[in-house]
Parts: sequence; structure tokens; C-alpha cells
Amino acid sequence: MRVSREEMDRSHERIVEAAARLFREQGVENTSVAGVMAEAGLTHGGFYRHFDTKDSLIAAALEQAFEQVHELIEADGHDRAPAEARARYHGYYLSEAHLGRPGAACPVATLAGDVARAEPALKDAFGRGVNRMLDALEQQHPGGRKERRMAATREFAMLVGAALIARASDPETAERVLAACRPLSG
Amino acid sequence: MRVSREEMDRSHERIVEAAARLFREQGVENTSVAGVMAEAGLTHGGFYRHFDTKDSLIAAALEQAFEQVHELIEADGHDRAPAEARARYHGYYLSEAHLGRPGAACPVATLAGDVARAEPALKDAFGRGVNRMLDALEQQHPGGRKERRMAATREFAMLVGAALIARASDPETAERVLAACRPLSG
DNA sequence: TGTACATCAGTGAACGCGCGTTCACTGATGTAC
DNA sequence: TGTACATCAGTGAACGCGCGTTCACTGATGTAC
Repeated sequence: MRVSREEMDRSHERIVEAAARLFREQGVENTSVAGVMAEAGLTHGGFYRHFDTKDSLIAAALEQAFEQVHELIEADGHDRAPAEARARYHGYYLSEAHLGRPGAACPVATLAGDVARAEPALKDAFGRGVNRMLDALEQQHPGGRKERRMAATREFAMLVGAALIARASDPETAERVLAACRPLSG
Repeated sequence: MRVSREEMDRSHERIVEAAARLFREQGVENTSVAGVMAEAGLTHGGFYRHFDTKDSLIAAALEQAFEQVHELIEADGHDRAPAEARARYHGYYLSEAHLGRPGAACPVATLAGDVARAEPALKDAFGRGVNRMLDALEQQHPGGRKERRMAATREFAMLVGAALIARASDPETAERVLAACRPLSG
């Protein structure tokens, strides 16, 4: 039966949050629309009152995931010295607390593979998310504007690469790669 | 009709090569057994004379892809100073020649996302491949055994991260990230 | 070396399954008077 | 404020499709004599 406008908005949010989590945990292709709806406490038929296609949901979930991690960076860096904020984020990124909870992890480390083969519109959204993250991360680095941005980009790339290699490897290799990437450089 | 043993061996190799290419280009889930067989010049029914399941093919294709890129590193580094070999590989990895041909590219940059959600056996194979690559790459770095290994691991992680971010982003963001990661460090 | 027969690589139709999407329906919500 | 009616969020069955896998079949290959 029909539900109120507020109830529908809550449903919408639950759907996007479930998708943002499940896509990161299981991958986009391994996550069904029905699975997302069930996780949101609904049945699959109602999905199309909220989104035109599964692709629209992917875009919304991607934005949501980037929003989450961006807030996390800003919140943790608030009122902290740049060098300390950087060390904390670096350590967190390669930690079990981060990598062991892929459903809440950085979408770059969890969804890059899926987005790499997606349509341009999704890549635009992904690129925007990456740029927003770098905007926040570059403030953790010293030097002029260009040097900071470059250092932040390089460090972030290393973190993403280490996280991805670790997730795709056996536990021993994973731990060795993570350990090698944990020390701060520069 | 039945074919000779040599013909069958050639078929087997064509199947694995087609899979190693298509999996990297399209992703494992987006590549069908029938598609691989067609690319190998066969029909899908004959697949099960060569492999028990699609999973076995994935494992074989992964090994093949790692073998290819490992040979490439060894061949290019042969009779070259370590620092030069390192600079060449670094530049190649982030080049259009590499990233524009995903079907022949580094499996770490193209398949990590798929393997991250796969069964442990595949992760073991992936980890072995990564270790073999690092065995070759650490020879490009100066210092003691541990320092070399660590430097090679960190540099490789950055290359992989940059490649993945670039493939998942819009062209402008991609180029900016790649440019930031091109200069050698250390 | 030649012959008769068993083997089996490859073919193409068929299977069961899960998926994204559609649709007729329900009944509470929102609105017009 | 109360009533009558249109709207539409959510339900669950059904659809068409592509996929991994199976299977009966074909005929060249390999082998036993």
C-alpha cells in the first residue's frame, strides 16, 4: 500500500545505504537489486518507484560511499596538525579496521575494478569523488599547492594499490605488502 | 570430430590465451565461457574437455597473465642497469601503451578487483604472481635486501593504485593522477 | 603395414537458474470540494 | 473539519535473457592385433 512521503524518503535512504554497503562488500555484479531491497526491508518490485535502472542505483550508491569517507577524513582531521592527520589516515587506511570492513571502506579500494568497466557517467562520478578526497588529503601535506597535491596523490595511490593487492592476495602476502607500505615517506 | 593430441594442446593454449586477454579487458564476470571459446575458434560445448569449471579457467588464465608480464619485466631488464630498468618499467606502467591495452596489461591492475571477492585458491595464485613480480622488481632498487624489497613493494603499490584510479576515472582526472605518479622517488 | 574397433575432441541443442525489469493489484495517503 | 476520490509506494507473480553446465551425437584419431 501507499506510504507517506517521509516514509518513502526513509525507504530511499535505506536502499542507497544498503547498496553502498553491499556493492563494496560483494561487488556490483554480485549484488542483485532484490538483495539490496531485501536488505532495506522491502521487496524487489518496489525498486522502480525509486530508480529507473540498476545503473542509477550504482551512481547513487557511489556518491553516498564517497560522501561517507569524505566526511570521515574531514571529521578526523578537524583540529589536528596536518602531519598528525596524515599519519592517522595512512595508518587507518592499511589497518584491519578499514580493510576488514569493506562495506564501509574507501570506495576507491573496493569499487575501482567495477567502475573501470562501467559507462563514462559513472567514471565521472568516481573522478569527482577522487578529486574531493584529494582536496581533503592535500591539506595534510607540506609545501606549495602543487607539491602538496602531488604528494597527496602519490601517497593515496600507494594506499589504494596496497589495499587492493592485499584484498586479492593470500593473507601472508597481504600482510607483507601492507607492512611495507605502512611507514610514512617524505 | 576428434582431433589429434597436438591439435588439442593448441586448442588448450588458445583458450587460456583468449581467457587471459578477455578477463583483463572485460572482467571475469562479464566474460562468458562461450565468448572465450568463440575467441579461441571453438564452440562452447567443447570447453569441458579442457576444464572442469569456469573457475579452473580463471586460475589458468591468471597464471598465464602473470607469466606474460613477468617475462616482460625480465626481458626488458636484461643487460640493463637496475636504475634504468626501474625507470623504464615505471614509465611504461603508467603509459598509454600499457593502460590502453588492458588485455595485455598487468593482471594486478586489471584483475585485483575480481580476485578480491574470489575463493582462497585464486588469491593464493594471485599472491604467488605478486611475489614473483616483486622478486623481479626488487632487483631494480638499491640498498640491502629488506630495503630493496620494501622500496619495490611501495613503488609497485603506487603504480597499481594510480593505474586503477585512472581506469575508473574520467580522462582528465586519470591524466592528472598518472602525471603526479610518474616522477621517480627516492 | 593393414584392418577393426574403441576413444574422445569438438558440436550444437537443451537444461536450470538467477537476474533486471514489468505489471496488475492493494490499500493508505494526499487532495479537491 | 469532513467526505469522496485520485494517486501511487509497495507487493509478488511473471517475463525474457544470458549464463554455466550437460548431453547425445559425429567422425577423425589412436591402438590392438
